[in-house]
Amino acid sequence: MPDREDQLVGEFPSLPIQERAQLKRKALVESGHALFILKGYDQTTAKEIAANAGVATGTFYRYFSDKRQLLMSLLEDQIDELMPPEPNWGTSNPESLLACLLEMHDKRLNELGLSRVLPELLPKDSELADVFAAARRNIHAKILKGLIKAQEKELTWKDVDLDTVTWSMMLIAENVPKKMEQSGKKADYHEVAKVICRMVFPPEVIEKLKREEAEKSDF
Amino acid sequence: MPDREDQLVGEFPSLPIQERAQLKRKALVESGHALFILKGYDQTTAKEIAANAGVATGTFYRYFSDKRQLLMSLLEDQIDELMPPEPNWGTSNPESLLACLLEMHDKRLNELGLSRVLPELLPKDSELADVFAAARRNIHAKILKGLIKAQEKELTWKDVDLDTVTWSMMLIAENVPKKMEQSGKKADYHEVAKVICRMVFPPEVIEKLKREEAEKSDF
Amino acid sequence: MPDREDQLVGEFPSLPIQERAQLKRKALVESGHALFILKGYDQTTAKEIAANAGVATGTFYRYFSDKRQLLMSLLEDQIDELMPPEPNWGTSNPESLLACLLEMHDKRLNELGLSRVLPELLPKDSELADVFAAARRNIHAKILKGLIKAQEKELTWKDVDLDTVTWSMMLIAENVPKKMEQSGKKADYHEVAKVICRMVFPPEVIEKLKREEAEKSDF
Amino acid sequence: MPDREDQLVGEFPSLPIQERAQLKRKALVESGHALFILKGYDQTTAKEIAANAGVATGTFYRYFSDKRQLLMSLLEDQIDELMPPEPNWGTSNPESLLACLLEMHDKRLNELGLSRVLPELLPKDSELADVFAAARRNIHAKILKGLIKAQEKELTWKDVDLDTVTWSMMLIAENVPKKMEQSGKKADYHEVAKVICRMVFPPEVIEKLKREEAEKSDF
DNA sequence: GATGAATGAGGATTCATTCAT
DNA sequence: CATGAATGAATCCTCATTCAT
Repeated sequence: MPDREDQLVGEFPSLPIQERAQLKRKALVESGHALFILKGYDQTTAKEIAANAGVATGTFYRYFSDKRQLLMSLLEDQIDELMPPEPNWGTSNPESLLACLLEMHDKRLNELGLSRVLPELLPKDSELADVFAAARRNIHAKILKGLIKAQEKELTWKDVDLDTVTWSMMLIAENVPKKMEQSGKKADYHEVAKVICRMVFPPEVIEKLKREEAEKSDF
Repeated sequence: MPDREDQLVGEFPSLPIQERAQLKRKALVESGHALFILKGYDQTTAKEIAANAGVATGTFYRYFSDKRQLLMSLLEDQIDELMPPEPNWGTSNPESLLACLLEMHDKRLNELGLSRVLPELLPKDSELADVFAAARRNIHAKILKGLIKAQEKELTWKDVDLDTVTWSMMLIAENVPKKMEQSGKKADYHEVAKVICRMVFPPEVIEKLKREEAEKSDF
Repeated sequence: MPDREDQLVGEFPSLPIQERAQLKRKALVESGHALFILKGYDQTTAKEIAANAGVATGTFYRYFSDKRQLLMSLLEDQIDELMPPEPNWGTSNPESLLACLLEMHDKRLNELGLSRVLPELLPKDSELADVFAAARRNIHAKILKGLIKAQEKELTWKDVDLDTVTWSMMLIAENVPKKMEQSGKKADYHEVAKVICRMVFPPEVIEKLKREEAEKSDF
Repeated sequence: MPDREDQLVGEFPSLPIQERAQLKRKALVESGHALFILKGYDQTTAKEIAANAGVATGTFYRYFSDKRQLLMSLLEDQIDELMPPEPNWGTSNPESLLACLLEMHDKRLNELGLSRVLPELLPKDSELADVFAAARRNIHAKILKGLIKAQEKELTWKDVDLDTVTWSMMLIAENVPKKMEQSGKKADYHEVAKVICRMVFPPEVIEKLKREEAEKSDF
């Protein structure tokens, strides 16, 4: 530890006070995050979160009014991240586009890890459930809008219900991470994307879009 | 029991003792079922279950070693029902077939209602999670087998990953009830079936199968 | 089971179930009573009350929703007892009458012992304070009525404010027990009664009433 | 203090350090005083007292070893003030004298306001209780002495127990503020004084003393 | 001295489970 | 077998007090 020579003397390295408080808060948030994912929300006590963060029980309550608030602060920043992305069709190879979006989304979810706690919470916490339902409706609307545009350009199947397609897409996108986990395999985003595209586009459209993209990149 | 001779006179024989016990057990199971669905597993106390079943708290523990066991006995019978059915492709209009299967499956799930408690439980109870994963793998295998057969008959897309398709189908099938709930609409099973079929079959196959079925019923 | 001879063998003496529950409740009430008086309300924990009553903590909560409820049930029966009695003037030696009433009242208070907790509680518990204020107003009104009647019969001082007299009487009556405690002396009820009578009656009235009573008992 | 030369330049000398400390102490005392009266002793936290005094929590403990000590320092100066005054009989209209003393006493109590916290504290804090009992005995002795002198001058009732009278007087004097509060009325000190005088002096003495005073002021 | 973040013991309450009747 | 009272471990949260800065 060469750069730490100063430590040999005996001073207090300690950060500015504000920063230290933020560190502690962060430690608690991370401890909570980890434990919620590891053991579930209910199974995690405030005492444990504090201990795991290396602070006393009471300290937990300096930073959060209760366990739920810690959870909320975890979710708040992340609720949008939890939602699947809204692709913009018709300008590129839809399979690659989707695969790419799925992978990004998946990575985000993995970083958060909270999708694992949500199922436990939504049934108990109607306020949270409402927030989620709203976010979901929102993203649903956006995706659907994109599909309708695509339909107007005659890109999609003519006879499928786009609402149902939207729902299926979201469902699949949200669950890709779980699939990966279970199957152990990684990186079949492209296979998933292909399957989703079959729900949306007739094969000839997919072909056409792929061809166009290939031509573009030929330049 | 000499002092009980009087029983011969004034009492209804009621049910054979065995049967009465089974009635109580059943009452408990149903009470637990209802309350778990209504309030969630954790939020339901053994006392409530017993009270709601019209028996004493202690009686609960005569029939079940603990709350978890009651849950297990609820799930045991039902775990297979929770799984989507495995259609047999190639012999009929796949959309109608799927729509029909989805509806049946949905109805079964509705009767059970337990799909609502599962998310709460799976993260906490790894044993249960394992059982579920196994069941899911099982049904996955069956569906996949069916799809592979269909692929051999050149019914399916040639270039999609059937494993991924299987997974998507299960996912959608499992979530149809939730969709209905949220959207409020009923009975768009057929739309869902149509979308699923797009994932599996090229349009010409669907056409062909539909035509064949129409001809069959012409006879 | 003719006359409980069987009890000689190895029986459970135990009371009828109802009665036992009542015993337990009573034990808790008494334990709470004792501890409240001994250590004050706030200083007494539910756990202590339970332990002191020989039951588990949880048992406390079977019988009372919380500590306050136990207190309330202590007070409810007793709030009337806490109030000084309303004498009926003009028909007997007022000093003896008062002395007697004071002694009775004092004895009742001693049995309850709760007057010691009240000062701690009234400032914190406005509901309780209201109940008490009402009870006090009630008894004040009764005593005052008695004094007004006496005044109409020209028994009392003509120039004192009977409301003030009433208040003073109540105050003294309520505090006699404390006085006894502190001074260590017992049984100066009669002295206190004499002093109170000076507040109410002119000396000639007292003389007259004493004389009348003496004559009565002469018969 | 060599490194503090800079202080000579840019800082207000503000107050001498000693004095500043005393200001802080005073702020704490006043904050405690106000909050104890407002919310009661137990219901007031050290943190609140500090915040309300505009200092940090820790500062509280520089000036007081604990919450109790702050209370004590509040009471110490005031315990004598809490006690009713000892009138000097025989030289003036006793009713006016008493009324005046009562009013003064009442005002002092109002300024202190602590009489409201005492009931909460005395049961918990036997040391405090002892101090109070001592103070009370002290004032009791003084008042009693005055009454005995008056008795020797044949001013008082001959047949009442002066100890009891003393006690009654103190009791009433201590509770006048509460009476005022409850009744809403103000300034019936004179009525209370009249009633007290009835306990002490026969009517003819009161008349005589009043007359004498009237003559005095005739000059 | 002053600060206020940190501590952790302690009190209220709940509920799965046992057990005497 | 049934009962439901009893148990007590476990959780949440508060607040007097300490201590590093």
